[in-house]
Amino acid sequence: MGNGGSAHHQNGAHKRPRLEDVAARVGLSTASVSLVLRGVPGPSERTRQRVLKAAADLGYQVDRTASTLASRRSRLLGVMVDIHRPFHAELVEHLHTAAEEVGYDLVLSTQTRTRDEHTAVETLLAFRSEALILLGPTAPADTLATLDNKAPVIAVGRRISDAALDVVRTADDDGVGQLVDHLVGLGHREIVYVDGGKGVIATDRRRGYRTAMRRHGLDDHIRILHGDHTEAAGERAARKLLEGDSLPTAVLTYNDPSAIGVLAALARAGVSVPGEVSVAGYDDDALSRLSCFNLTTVSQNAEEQARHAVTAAVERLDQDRTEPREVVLAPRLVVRGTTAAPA
Amino acid sequence: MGNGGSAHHQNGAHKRPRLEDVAARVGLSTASVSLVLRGVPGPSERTRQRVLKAAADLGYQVDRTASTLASRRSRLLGVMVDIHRPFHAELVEHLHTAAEEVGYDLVLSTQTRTRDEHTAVETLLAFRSEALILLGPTAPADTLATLDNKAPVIAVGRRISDAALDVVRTADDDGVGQLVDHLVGLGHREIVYVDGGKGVIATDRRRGYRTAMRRHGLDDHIRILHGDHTEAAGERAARKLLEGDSLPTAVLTYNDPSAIGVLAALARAGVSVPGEVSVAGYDDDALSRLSCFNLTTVSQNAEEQARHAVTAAVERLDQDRTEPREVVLAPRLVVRGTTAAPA
DNA sequence: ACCAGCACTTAAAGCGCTTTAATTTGTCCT
DNA sequence: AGGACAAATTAAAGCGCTTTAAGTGCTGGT
Repeated sequence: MGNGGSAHHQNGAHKRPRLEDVAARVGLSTASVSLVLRGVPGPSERTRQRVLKAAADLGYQVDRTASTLASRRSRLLGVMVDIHRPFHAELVEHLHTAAEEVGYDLVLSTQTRTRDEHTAVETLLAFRSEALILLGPTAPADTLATLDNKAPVIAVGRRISDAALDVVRTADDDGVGQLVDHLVGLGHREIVYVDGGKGVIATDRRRGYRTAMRRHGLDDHIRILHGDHTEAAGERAARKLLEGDSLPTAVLTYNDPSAIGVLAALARAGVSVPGEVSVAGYDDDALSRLSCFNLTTVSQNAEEQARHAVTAAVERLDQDRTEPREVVLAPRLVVRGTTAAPA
Repeated sequence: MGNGGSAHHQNGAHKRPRLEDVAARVGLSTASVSLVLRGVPGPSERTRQRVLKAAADLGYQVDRTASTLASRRSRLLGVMVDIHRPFHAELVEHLHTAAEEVGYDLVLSTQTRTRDEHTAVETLLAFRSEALILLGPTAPADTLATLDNKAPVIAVGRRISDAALDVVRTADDDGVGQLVDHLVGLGHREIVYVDGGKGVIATDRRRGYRTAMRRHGLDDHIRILHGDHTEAAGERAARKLLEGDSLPTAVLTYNDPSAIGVLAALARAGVSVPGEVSVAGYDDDALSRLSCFNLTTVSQNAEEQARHAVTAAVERLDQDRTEPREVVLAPRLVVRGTTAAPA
């Protein structure tokens, strides 16, 4: 009971100023003030100045909810991220700048261990996002396709079999291929690959390894060890190699953590890297840059992916594009200290 | 020119259904439908069922912008994060669950290298956040105090000198103290500290080191090396130690990356850890858990901090609390493999 | 029969803004 | 002075929802 509202601002704080307050202050209509504040041509220079001043004086800030409702446009791109993944952080950073350049804002929603993709996306829609940029979605293609009916979906970082969606990703097979080329160029022939399990991405990378090995006529040296996306998997794989009678001259892994597991196991066994064995990962995690690892790896080029994602969204929203587009970028080899010519 | 709007949904997609569409479908007013959908008591059970079914059939989803406007309540907590910091990721995860329990939603806004705190906070306010939960804010106390006039501010993870704000943080001095106690308990006396530079947090940790050393009567062994928050700083500090005539038996650092720098430098010099020297970090980063480091460190207890932050916000918003409150939690020692009794 | 009282339901007034059509003001020409 | 035309301004109608006061039917008591 008691009084009506229960939301109180505090200290001497007043209600937030509205357009009407600004208008009253300069003796104009809310329409004019709205025009000025949005930079729409029309109002005279004098009016413009006075309105801007009044708005600043009052600390006026537009209420997004109201303008969204009135204009039927939120100019909002909904971004689903997994906040635990460092690479997503980088993408978000670039998405922000790319979106700003084209006059859109971002609203972020994260999936976590206790909050699934579905919930995250619902939140984005509740905010009236005009398009959905999904970073590393794991939902099946048809679920994504259904979503696309509510708002254009741009899937980033993952291949989507045959749904009519926009996709922005890097060529994972090519990335592993570049690593193989790099190693072969250094003189390696016995190059093993530690797998990443069963996922679209893992499949592509594995294929990239196979293809590249064949291209170099190293069919007989193709050797794939079981693994997944963890450091532990790398360690297991390395132990298996150490048990064998002879070590390969190079080890490629599905991702950086796995490579670090390999590195750790080799170090414990007293095997020098890159002296005796070269090692490379994938993703260019912050991890791989640590000087104690200094891992050769492949970078996914966050900035370019972010730009393409935003462009795709804008084309859908403002340029009537309706046919889905897939943008496949070339990853970039990052040579650091864990690869060298074989002994 | 052309047709009016430029925002097009695609495929066979229709306009998103409104409350009115649901109402029409069951032959009721929008008022009743709104009541049912919000779980307000009143509507009959029969009505309830029919409305729920109709809403589900149409795929109706409430439009937050409209309900916020109409109800004058967004039930939104604005969270400013630095998306690059893994610890923030953990906090966000727990903030989500804590907020959900009390019927609030979260809107995230990140600061990045190219997007400052101010921008991030403006975004949160534009969404009409009712309270602002700022993770690791760096703005000066009076800036935060001003902000607090617009919406209650809860600063997380940082001590704020004497502004009238809510603060939730862990006792950094106590954390380092726990590490010193742990080491002294193992028999160490020569414990050096690698500093974190000039920041509120670094100051607290340094003080914690000094105080704890004195408490153990080790005033003469207090030794603080210059450093910052990076791995490189740890390496530099360790090299300095290696140049001296005798190594200390233990090294404490401002944070985990710095500790990893120390570890790397010691490893290169052939010094065994924890055999010859014990090392410990601070923050319990994902890094420190990697088996190749297995670093003893201090955990900040993300879950508890998140809960307190949400509670503080709710007290301000729904329970008329106006006096600021500071919640200081005890950090938790995490003993792993880099500390042991001295040789 | 009549009305009190209850359980439901709804009409209507906004929320703070945008947008369109209409109005006012100002300028320049004849 | 009068009118045509452009420039500047604004009235008013929503956007999709919530909320309050006002209904509408019932039931049952008398």
